[in-house]
Amino acid sequence: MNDRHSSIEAETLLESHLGYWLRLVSNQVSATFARALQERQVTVAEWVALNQINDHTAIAPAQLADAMGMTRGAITKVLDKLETKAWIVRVPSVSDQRVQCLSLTRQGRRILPELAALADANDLHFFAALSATEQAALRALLRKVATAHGIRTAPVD
Amino acid sequence: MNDRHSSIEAETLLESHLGYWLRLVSNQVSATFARALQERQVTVAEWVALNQINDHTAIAPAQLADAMGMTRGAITKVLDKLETKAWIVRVPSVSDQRVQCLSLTRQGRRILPELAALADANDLHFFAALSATEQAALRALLRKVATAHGIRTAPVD
DNA sequence: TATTGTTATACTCTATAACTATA
DNA sequence: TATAGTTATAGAGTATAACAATA
Repeated sequence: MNDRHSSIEAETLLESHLGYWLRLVSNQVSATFARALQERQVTVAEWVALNQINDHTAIAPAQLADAMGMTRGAITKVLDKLETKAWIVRVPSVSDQRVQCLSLTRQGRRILPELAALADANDLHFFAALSATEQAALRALLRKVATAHGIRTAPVD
Repeated sequence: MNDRHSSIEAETLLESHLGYWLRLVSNQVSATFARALQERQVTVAEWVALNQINDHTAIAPAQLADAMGMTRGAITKVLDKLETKAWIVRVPSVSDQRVQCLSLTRQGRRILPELAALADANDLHFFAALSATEQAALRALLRKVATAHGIRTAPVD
């Protein structure tokens, strides 16, 4: 049975697109998380960059830009903010002075789980409406689409 | 079995959040659709507004602003663009001259299905990786989250 | 010359709030 | 006075391209 037209309520042109539902829910979830981060003066871009640096120690800004789907100029500003907060340090590579090795400071490592707790809470809030099985199904479906299209970058918006 | 930790590949802190996967996929799907619209000099906000006006004839800008999760000032600019393209008209309400009744022009009604075709193509491109059953499941899960949280507005980003 | 990262500039989108006109 | 819509202004975030340092 095709869910697309079996509903009793008529579906609008927008609602007929899966991309619409994805954007509708995603934007709400992300916007709420962004507000939670904002209370700590942190942007989503900073949160993602902090994670990438944590996962790939000594990553360079150029690689980070690729990983986040942003330009180098934009990454510079994000790194400036993180450095001002003393959450990261930029150390010139010994093999090539042009390249910087990014790494978390002690403070950066301390703040990461605190911000992760906000992400946990956001997930809990929005997906509590789904059972554990449904959450796993949603995760698997999204992962399948991402894999099929080689989606790896996490554009901030 | 908990999918969250059963994977062989280690999951990063980011990947452990469902919100991350949602944003990852949604941003890619939306960004690709936005580029397709852009080739016709149309923004996502214009596409959504056009649909809302089509679905709710004689809707007023203030209502449209609520429906789209934008301020009235922002809606004015979107309507300016749509009016310049002669896709909509603003007619003062007979009962209250302050209120405007928005409606599509003949050209607006003609362009709508053309833009819908772009949305169809985008959906087809991204969700072809899923079977009809999986697509229906994804739709149902997203709809469930949206309903549980009373998500009705379609913020553009 | 080529590349890394930074900086300068401009652009888009948005919110806030002052403003105009109706009520 | 209050409300609908507009306009003026400012802010955030980004891309582009020129730039300095290093290779």
